[in-house]
Amino acid sequence: MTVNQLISDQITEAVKNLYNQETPEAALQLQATRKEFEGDITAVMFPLLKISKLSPEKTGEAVGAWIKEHCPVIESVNVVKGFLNIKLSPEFWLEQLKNIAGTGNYGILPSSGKTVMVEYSSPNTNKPLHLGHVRNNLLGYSVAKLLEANGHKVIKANLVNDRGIHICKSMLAWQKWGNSETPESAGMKGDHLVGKYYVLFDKEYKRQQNELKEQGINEDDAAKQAPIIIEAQEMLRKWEQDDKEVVDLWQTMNGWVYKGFDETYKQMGVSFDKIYYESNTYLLGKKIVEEGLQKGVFFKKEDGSVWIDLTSDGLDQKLLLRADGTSVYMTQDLGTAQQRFTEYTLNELIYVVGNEQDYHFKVLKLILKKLGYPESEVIYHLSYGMVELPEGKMKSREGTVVDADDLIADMVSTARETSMELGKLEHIPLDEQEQLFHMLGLGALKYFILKVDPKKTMLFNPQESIDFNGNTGPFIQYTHARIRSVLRKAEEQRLKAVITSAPLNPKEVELVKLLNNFPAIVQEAGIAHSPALIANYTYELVKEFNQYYHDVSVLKENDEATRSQRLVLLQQIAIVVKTGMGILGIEVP
RNA sequence: GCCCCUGUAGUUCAACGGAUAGAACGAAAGUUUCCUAAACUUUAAAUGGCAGUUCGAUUCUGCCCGGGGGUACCA
Repeated sequence: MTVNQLISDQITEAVKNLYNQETPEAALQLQATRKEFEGDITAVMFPLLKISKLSPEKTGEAVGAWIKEHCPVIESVNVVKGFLNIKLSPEFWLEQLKNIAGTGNYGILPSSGKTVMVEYSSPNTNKPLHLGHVRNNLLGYSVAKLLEANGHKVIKANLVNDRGIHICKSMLAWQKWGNSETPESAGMKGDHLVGKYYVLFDKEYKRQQNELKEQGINEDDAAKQAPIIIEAQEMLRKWEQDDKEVVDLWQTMNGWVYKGFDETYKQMGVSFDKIYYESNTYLLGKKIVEEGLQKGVFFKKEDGSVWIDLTSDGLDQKLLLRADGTSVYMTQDLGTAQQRFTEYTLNELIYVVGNEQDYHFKVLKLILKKLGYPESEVIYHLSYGMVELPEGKMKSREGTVVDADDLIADMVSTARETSMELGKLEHIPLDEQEQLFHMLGLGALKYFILKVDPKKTMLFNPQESIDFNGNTGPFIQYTHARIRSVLRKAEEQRLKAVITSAPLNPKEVELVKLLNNFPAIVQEAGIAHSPALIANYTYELVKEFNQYYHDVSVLKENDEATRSQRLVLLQQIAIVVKTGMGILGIEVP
């Protein structure tokens, strides 16, 4: 039984006996007692006033006295204004620690029997990944881990955007100016090479548009008439007609990009269970459009384009099929959603996609609902905010994009420099050192991004992200390493780690409270889809540990009962920190 | 224009409608009992504005101001 349940039951009983009434669930408001007051858990009395018909203080005193008398583990109670502070006995907390230590996989919730798909990453194959993708990937992977910790079966999916006009742009540029360059011959990662040609295309496209504008053609027409864009569109048509030459080139260049992406994913430590390619799925939605037309949910305009009118739902009209019969983004998403519902029985389908697409997902869900798919209910758009830089927004045109590979390399080399300066690694072999720098650099990056509430726009300051002090990944990694080091020494000295009946001091009670609360945090974070809760909890635990460890002895503690009990506490802290960081996708040393 | 998100110390982030709004970085002052001082202690410093609901509002509602995003044949 959790602490909250225990106290809730006690208060319900007290109200029943004192006032002969049932307590509504909403009236049971419990919170951790603030540090400046005496107690472990606090019940808010205001909601009970209607039942007690007494002042907040009197109610608190009456309820407090009753539960104190009837519940042996309650050591003391006190009332401050409308707050009933309850202190549980050290023996109770010792019992909790015993339970925690006796639970294998502490913090991992039992199987829920639910299956959840998390779609994330979903890159375009025409340029390398950048900082925005990094937030997406880290968030998606971490949410998947979080849901696994909640006992769900998770399918991590990636829908690769491997077709369309943007792909043809880099292909065309490579044909024109590539001179048969390959990643090997250029000594470049494949995604970077393809990205280079995408930029070259864009340059030439702009030049041609300007030329046309100088001839007095207006902007819109110039964008449509530039010869190079017409050529690219021609290439897309050939691709759709399965033209061998175009398809071969497409396969070759996409192959380069995939290889590059795989490397970046590996560096980031993210992975997928299922990869969908848009080239296989882009036609799927058309049947749904037919179906919608027959049901009268959609309508066709004179030019042949298909629409849905959502004005009665407070939204606009939305295009579903172009006049020339080709599909748009929404068409494909309808198709892939339906395909997934057929393939799997999903309790939840989570799309990790930026908040600039909030409207798109609102519409997607609504359309599926109007078409009569009950599965529309399981769609959840995990919308995250943009990542901004100190100098403002990232703009590819202005060259202010932070490349994912460069960023990772920078983080690792900063970890290397910082560690070298501290000079404590002489005894470690070089390859292990490199592994450690990678772990620390990535830890800093992941923690920096994941500790922020996903829905908020965040500022990424490269300087600050590689800070290894304070509320950062390396600080937590470091603390974990210190705990492990103590435990290792204890083992060398053959010190026992067992629960004894030695009394817990107040700091130890604080730590046990935090440990005790961990499963509830995992559950709450799972419901909110927010790794940030785990990050902040883990930091709090580590900070509390540091304060504790500064004041007490463990290895040098003479009393054997106290010492072996403290070692158990340390073991459990290490386990929870490791589990918490694991949910964030961060390794610990 | 319309729709959505957002506004908290100098800065980056916290706070189920709950008590005196927490941390970290930066600034100022200090600390070697075991562990890797990448630590610990102390000080100064904040809810954009005006109303409303409430016993109680950073949190909910309305308006204003500021920031970001979307807005019908891009994905």
